[in-house]
Amino acid sequence: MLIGELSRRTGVSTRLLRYYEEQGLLAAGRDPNGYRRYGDGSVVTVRKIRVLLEAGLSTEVIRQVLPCTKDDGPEFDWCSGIRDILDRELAVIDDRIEGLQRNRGAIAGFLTRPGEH
DNA sequence: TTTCTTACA
DNA sequence: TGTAAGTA
Repeated sequence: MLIGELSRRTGVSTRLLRYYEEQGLLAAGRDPNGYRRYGDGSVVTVRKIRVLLEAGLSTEVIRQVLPCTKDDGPEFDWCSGIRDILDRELAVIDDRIEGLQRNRGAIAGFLTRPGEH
C-alpha cells in the first residue's frame, strides 16, 4: 500500500509516517516512481509506535525497543537489554516526579501564606 | 489525484 | 506538525 492508505488505516498523517521512517522506526520500500511502499505489517508497526510514543518514550528509545516487541500486543519479547533501557526510563521519570513535587510544594506554600491584598 | 523533498511558521 | 512549492 502507498503512504496515503497507511495513513488512512492508522489515522497517522503522512507527514508523521515519513518522520517515523526518518527516525528509523518504520521501514518502507520504494516503487520505481519513488513512492514509498508499505506491507500489511506496517499497520501494526505504526500502532506499536503510537503506543510507545504515548508511554512517553523518545523515538531513540523506541528505535531500540521496537524490534523486540511481539507481533500482536505492543509489548515485549525480552531480548537483549530492553529491561535496562526501560528501567532507566523509569528512573528518569521518577526524577522528574521528584522535581515536580518540589515545585508543587513551593507553589502550594505561596498560596497558604496570607496575602497582603 | 497522490506522492516526493525541502523548508518555513 | 501543517502547509506551500514545483514535480513526476
